[in-house]
Amino acid sequence: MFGTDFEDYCDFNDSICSNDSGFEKSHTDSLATPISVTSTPIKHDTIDLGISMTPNKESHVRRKLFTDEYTYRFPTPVEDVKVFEDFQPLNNTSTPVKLKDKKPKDPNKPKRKYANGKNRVSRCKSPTQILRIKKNRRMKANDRERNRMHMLNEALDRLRYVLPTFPEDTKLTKIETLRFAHNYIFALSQTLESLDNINSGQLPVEEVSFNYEKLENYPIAEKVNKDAFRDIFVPNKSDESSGDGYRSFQGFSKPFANGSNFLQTPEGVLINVGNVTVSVNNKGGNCITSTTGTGFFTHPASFGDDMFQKNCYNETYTANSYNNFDSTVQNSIQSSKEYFNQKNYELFKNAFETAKNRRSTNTSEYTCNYSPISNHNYSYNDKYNYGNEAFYSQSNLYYNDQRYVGRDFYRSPSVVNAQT
DNA sequence: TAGGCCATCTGGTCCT
DNA sequence: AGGACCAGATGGCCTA
Repeated sequence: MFGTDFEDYCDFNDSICSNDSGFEKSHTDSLATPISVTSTPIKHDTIDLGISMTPNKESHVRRKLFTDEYTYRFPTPVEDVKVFEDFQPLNNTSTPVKLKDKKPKDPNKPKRKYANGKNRVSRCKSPTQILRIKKNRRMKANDRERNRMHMLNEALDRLRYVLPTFPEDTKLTKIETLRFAHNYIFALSQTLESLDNINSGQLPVEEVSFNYEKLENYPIAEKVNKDAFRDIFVPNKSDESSGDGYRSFQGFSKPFANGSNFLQTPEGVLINVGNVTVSVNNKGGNCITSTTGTGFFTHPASFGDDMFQKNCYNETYTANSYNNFDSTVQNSIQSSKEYFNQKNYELFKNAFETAKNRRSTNTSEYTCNYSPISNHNYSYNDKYNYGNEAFYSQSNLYYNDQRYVGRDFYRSPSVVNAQT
């Protein structure tokens, strides 16, 4: 089969005949690489031997992260930083694992002596042998490097996994993933901070909204500093509704085909804001799509049967649910024109919490996550008491993770469905 | 077809 | 010596 001698692939004394001789596929696609990611044939000699260490690449459309065939479920919940730190990739690399319980050397054991009086016989190696040794070392190094990059890609997939993107979105590239993650974390933290300012009275809730003109100047794929974010989220009150039910937008940079940044469709409107497209659906759904990801807020009426959840939205939203708010807050909640308010804060927070909790639950729990909404009137003060996921189903805001419909996930955990 | 993205190979460097 | 890490080179795949 090999058409050559065993020694061609085995050093004389060393470990090249060990686990990582190069014949074994060291990286099994065990984690976030459900299908082969290999696009380049491996060059070393295993190809010649008819052995490919890398599976054939299946047709894979880039930027399709959560495709139907992508049914892999991450086995290791990333519950918190500690857990994530504890995560160890499967030991399928070529790197030999050092045993912790190393046998202590017996001091009484005599050292081995060789014929010439030295501790070890130095054997002459022919140029051919040296070549083979070098070749094997190179193969081992390649194998390690491959594994290293695979683990790096797995980490990136884990990162994509917690970012809010739709399955129909194209898969984020590596650099997009990192940039998006940076801004996503920043946005979430700033959202929390803004709400704290609202609660403490430092910031009137009616003055908290997006300044889209400023947002234009800070593309979401780029780094946004804290001051810039505050500019966006805490504008002055000059940005008022146009009176036609839609907020007034100006200064957009990426016009639609009609030359405008504002596009009326039978289902609603689309607005371009720099790298971000905001769609407002007549039925109440709002979708924010950027070049690096999508956040989705939609009305239950806009859901299709394929989401198995129509009948979950049978409770009418009432501002009364926020019975601990003062009238100003309640008014703002009822205002569909408010983009950043208590309710949206809840969306962000619950999306975040849901994502976290999803990761810490097992598969079976994903199959039944559409519990009916109760009439529980929770107070705002309850919002930090999220002890478990069941709490969400008692909220008059309904959150779920569409990725976990059935046995396979379809949606990213931070995609939020909410009554609006 | 050009360009972007990616996986892999490769040699160098640093560290144990 | 060998492993980890890095960056450059290369070639394949995909899309506009």
